[in-house]
Amino acid sequence: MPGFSRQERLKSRKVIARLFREGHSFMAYPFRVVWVNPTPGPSPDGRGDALPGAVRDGSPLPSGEGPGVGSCTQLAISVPKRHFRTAVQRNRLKRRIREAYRLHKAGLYETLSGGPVSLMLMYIAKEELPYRDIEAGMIKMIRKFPVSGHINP
RNA sequence: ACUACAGACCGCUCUGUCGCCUUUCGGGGAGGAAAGUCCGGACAACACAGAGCGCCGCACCACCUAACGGGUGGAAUUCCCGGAGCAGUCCGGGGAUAUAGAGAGUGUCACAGAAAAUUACCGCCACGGGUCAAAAGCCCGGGGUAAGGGUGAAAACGUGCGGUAAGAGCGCACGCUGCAGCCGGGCAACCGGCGGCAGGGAUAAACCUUGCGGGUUGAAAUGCCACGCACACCUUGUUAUAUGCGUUGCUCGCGCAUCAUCCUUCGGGGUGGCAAGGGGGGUAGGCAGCGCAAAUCCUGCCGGGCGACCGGCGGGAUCAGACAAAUGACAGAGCCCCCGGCGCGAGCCGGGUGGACAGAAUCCGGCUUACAGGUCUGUAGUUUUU
RNA sequence: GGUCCCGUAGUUCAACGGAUAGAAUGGAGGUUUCCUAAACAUUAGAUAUGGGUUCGAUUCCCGUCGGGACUA
Repeated sequence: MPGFSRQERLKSRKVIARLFREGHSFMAYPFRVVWVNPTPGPSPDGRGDALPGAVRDGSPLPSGEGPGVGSCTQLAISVPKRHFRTAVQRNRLKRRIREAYRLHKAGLYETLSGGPVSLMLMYIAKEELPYRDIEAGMIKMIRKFPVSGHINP
């Protein structure tokens, strides 16, 4: 059942900040992909957190029931206001991207056999592309995802 | 029937497969503007001892409304169109108006012009002096004068007659404008009439004056829970006609708070506590507020009002509630529109990355702005038929 | 969500409500040079937009459009 529920959305401000600070990125038109391992490794300044992200807030995620790749892989979508002025355009693009991810995320899980990731898709095309192009870009992104890199960031 | 304008309204529909948010597990899930955030409220927190100054907003009148800078109706001014008339003007229709005050004061009015507010350059006029014996003319002087001149956006009521040395509302007639009075109409703004007085520009979307209104801050308000760090540091005050806080711009006034101990040369100083400020540190999660019945929405009948709207008796509906932010994606069919072809025509066939503007964020009432296509009503024009 | 501010040449800034909107720099072509640079003179180029007040608006007022700042 290819759904896209609330647990699969990247909402933590901390993780997003870490994504931009130490994440890896590559291009897969019309997307720029930024990704990082969600459980933080040894940080350069050596003050690594003892707690993983599971006990972050009052309502912990039910991640203990299975360490599957799909359970902790979270996605955030960004469409810049610079190119799309009205909220209707941005919402429509985000919905199309989300739909494409929902239908093709099984392929991503097969690629990510080593562990989950947190990733953000940034829409960088200047025009409003139809769903077919966005779907093609999504497939290209999953094919280009660096499999070996995410184990040892 | 078509076209144009104005006003009001609608704002594509259905099915299937995958999904999203919410839920009391039945169900429910964007708009006329959800937008801009331009006004006004509800609601919430704090304050409530006032006075003065300041600041902000509004500005013809009446009414509607919870309130408004909104709406309705009217008045005045002004513009446009049509008609009548020789003309002054009158009648009808439509539009615009931040429409209190420029007889309270201050400022500004470039260029041009003599002069831009008590104006004398040219001109006109009498008088005195000179030139001369005298007059005219010319020159000089101090005056009178706003009729004539050109300039300018704007030049000190208009026309005519009288009057005068020349002139001037100086006087008169008619007219225009303003002011106060009386009479009549109107709730009022205002209008009409009568006789009286006055005739010194524009600008208040320049300062300002007058009248009225405004306590301040706004859902990131506010209350609660959880997690986490650091009172460790600095400054000021702590016996008083002082300091701090509040009164939410300022001043006065008012209210509240100001503890203990040690030393002392009696001026004060030290220590702890407290209060305020600075700096630094931590967290940026959850719940309520948040759509629970209300200035609610739809509708039937009756009544009042020119109208905005209001009142009464009924019926029905209230079921979006996200928070890196749901309400979608794809496919098919229909509807409407555009283009091409066929047909006298109703219509048929084919094509169209044709179906706008645009996405709730506490909630309402307005305003403004954007908008494909369509519907209805009214006005004007053209054509056809009767 | 709320509060507030700003739009002038390509860029950075000027301009009591008053003539043809000024300066620096950048652009273009020219002189000079064997060629550049520098220097010299020349030239083009703008009040975000739509209304209103006024004799006259970059300036004052209102509405749009665009940009920015602050606010737990």
